[in-house]
Amino acid sequence: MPAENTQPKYRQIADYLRRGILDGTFPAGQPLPSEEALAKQFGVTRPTVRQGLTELRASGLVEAIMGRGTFARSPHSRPNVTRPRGIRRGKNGSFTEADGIKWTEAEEPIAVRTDAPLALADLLRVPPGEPLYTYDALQTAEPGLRQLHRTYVPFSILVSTKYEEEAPPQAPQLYAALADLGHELHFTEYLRPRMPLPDQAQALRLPDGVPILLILRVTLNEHDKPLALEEFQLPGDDLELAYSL
Amino acid sequence: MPAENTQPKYRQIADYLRRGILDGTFPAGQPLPSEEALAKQFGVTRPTVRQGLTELRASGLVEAIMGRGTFARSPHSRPNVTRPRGIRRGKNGSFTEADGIKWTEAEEPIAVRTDAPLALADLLRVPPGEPLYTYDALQTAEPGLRQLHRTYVPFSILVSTKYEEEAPPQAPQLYAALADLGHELHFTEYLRPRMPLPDQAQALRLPDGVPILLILRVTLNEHDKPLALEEFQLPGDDLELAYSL
DNA sequence: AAGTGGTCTAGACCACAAC
DNA sequence: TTGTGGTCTAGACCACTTA
Repeated sequence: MPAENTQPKYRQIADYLRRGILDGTFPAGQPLPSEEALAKQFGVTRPTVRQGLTELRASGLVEAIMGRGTFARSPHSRPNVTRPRGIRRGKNGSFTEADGIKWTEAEEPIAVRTDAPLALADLLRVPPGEPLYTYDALQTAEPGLRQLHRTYVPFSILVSTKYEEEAPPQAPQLYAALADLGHELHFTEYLRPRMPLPDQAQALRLPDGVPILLILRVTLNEHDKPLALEEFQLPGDDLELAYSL
Repeated sequence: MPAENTQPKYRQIADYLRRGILDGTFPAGQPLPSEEALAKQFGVTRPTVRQGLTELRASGLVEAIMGRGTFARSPHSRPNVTRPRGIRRGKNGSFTEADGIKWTEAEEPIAVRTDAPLALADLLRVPPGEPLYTYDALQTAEPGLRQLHRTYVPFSILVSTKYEEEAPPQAPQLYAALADLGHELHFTEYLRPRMPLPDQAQALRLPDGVPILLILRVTLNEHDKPLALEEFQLPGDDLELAYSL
């Protein structure tokens, strides 16, 4: 007697399509059968088919395009871009990113003063609520790269420096500015994946089912005192990071 | 005249609940109103409410528990565990992970010989199809940590060594074994986020909407020749990685 | 027993894209 | 005009949890 198939119908449909996508029956970029066709093929109604497709969409295996069809994606191949993470110091005291990407601001960045939330206060080793200089940017670069970049500098770091009145520059010039204040810099990055909120998905132009990579970079001086914190939100598709150990 | 609300109803419901979760109206761990209650509140039918909840589940903001309710999650707080990435060399030639975690195998690991797929052949700088010694493990550690760990070593690296007959050990003993063969080791890690496949989600006990962090660690010798490759799949919640630049 | 989420039907009408 | 996916109704019945 064969094992009973207790799987719900929508999951059987999802499994069938997932297998087809992974084994090449439905190649990346090609349309899947229409919802109507699948409903007929499996003897179910369209909402049931759509429930299966919703599952595939949430896992990034499939992208539905209004009026055109549902297309297989290829979230398991190596990405197009590798970004080596690191900071190099030039002879003239300048700092550059190891990946050499030239970013431009997609929109007018927003500079404000915020109060340190708990999670950031922890990393910056300042009391919660401490005022932070905050700089918020949506950056773009060729070919089609995007990232959200937020910079936090505690006012206590800037006090009795020329940046008490004048806004400090954005990284990497920020590093040179901090070095000019007499600090020896080093950096630690904390990272984790996360699903985007709707506004983040929109800003980064992410389809459904694509996670983001959240990076918190802390700039420290020679006494391991945190001087600044940057938050990067990177699209999880089409991109990988490289670190040397 | 107010701007017309063109948002679909299910998205209005999702937005209402998301706002509530992010601003603390629905605290993490607490149940949301039942689907029935939301349907009544918004004047829609249950399938419409469920469509909104499905969206929140896919983004990891909410977890439904059968028979009990739908509960808010807190995917935006700092995780419980920080794993510093790095490899330290002991005086006696041993290697240890910087995070100091002691892993145990949750199931009997599987050792097989596979042919290098394109993506791995690229990183190992061997021809596609080259035979690889492969070791597949599901590892656990206190408190409740889990990771998938796969090790690949090209047979061409092992030829005319004692590991031609005998299986090479798993990392970190693998590194000592490679060092014993006369190599000076260094390491590069490539990483990206991804949504799990169903079997991965099950092995790592991930709820819906939680991405995984995929790490490819390449072990290289002093001539930058790749010797081995490890693939780590880590749960994206409750964990962050730390790298020093 | 009552309340919760899970699955499914059988439609309807709409918005968008391609021909 | 036709075919596609997007939204929504108004139910039904089931499986699971808690009391």
